[in-house]
Amino acid sequence: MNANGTVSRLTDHLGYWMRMVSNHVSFAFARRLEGKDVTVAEWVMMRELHSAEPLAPHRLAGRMGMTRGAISKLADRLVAKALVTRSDDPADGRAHMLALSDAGRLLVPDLARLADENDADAFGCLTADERTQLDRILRKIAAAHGLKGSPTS
Amino acid sequence: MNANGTVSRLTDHLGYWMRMVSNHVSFAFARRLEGKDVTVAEWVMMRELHSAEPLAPHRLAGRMGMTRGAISKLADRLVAKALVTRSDDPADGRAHMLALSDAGRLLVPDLARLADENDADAFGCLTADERTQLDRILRKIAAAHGLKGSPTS
DNA sequence: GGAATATAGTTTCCTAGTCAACAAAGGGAG
DNA sequence: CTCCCTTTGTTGACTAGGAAACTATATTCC
Repeated sequence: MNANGTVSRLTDHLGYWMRMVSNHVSFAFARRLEGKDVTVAEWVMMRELHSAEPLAPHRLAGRMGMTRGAISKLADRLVAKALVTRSDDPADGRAHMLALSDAGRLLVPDLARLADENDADAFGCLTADERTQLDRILRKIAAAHGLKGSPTS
Repeated sequence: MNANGTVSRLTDHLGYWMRMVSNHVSFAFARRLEGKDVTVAEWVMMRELHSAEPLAPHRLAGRMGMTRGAISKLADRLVAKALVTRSDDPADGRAHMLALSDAGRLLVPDLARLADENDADAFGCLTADERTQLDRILRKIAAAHGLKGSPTS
């Protein structure tokens, strides 16, 4: 209830608009990626590997905000597509190492361009100043809540 | 690739921060709703019914940005919880009418309060001015892309 | 060194969606 | 009226992910 004793409207909440816009952006990006036969989660994993390779699955789980189980299956799919390689960690009998394959490494700049285009398309309606404001505010919220992973959904 | 010929960073994209913050807010709200044995999607359907009752499933599908199949199953769950009623539309042999049950109608203000609290908690780190800015910018993006549904995930 | 504990990855079961096929009912053209 | 196409809701097959149990390996503590 709000101060008037009436139930607050759904659209009164910033969370409502966040979800709507975020969903739109993610969905639009997913559509772009379709042509490359890659999902958003797959892209995020490839992008993480691109910056820090090789990486253990449990580290990816932390960075991507997913469970180890999900990472295991996601890696399965990327290995099946020959975009990622999985090998044993010589230093730890339990651990694996995930890395981009040559094909995967070759694909990353392609996908990064799609990500750039998607961002430009989604936020192109804003002025440069508004984009700066939005960026600052989002980072402030993320910092206030200690967010650090890169969520995929 | 960006102007330097390097692959743009994941965190360069506004979409990245949008997703991270939006996910956090939705997840926090889901946790709050757990105690009431209601999911976010269930809440959104109840909230829609609260403002326009009775409503046909296919209309809810439009408003909530979900398929008719998903609405069908979601309604099943809410009917099973006795929060929503499903009846035949006397004017159209194909159509149904969904409405809140008495228990459902009683629960809405409760859940609305949780939504208010969640929003306050998620965006309380911002100044009043920043909240206004964020609201304005999000609505501008939504308008620019013709978004009107109320996404649930 | 050996036992208890912790960690890494996989697997199974579950949930909540999509998509596509479907049956039932409506509506228009002839 | 009848045929044809559309619309409505449901269902079944499938997907991606979470939770928890499980196996194998490390590590720690005595």
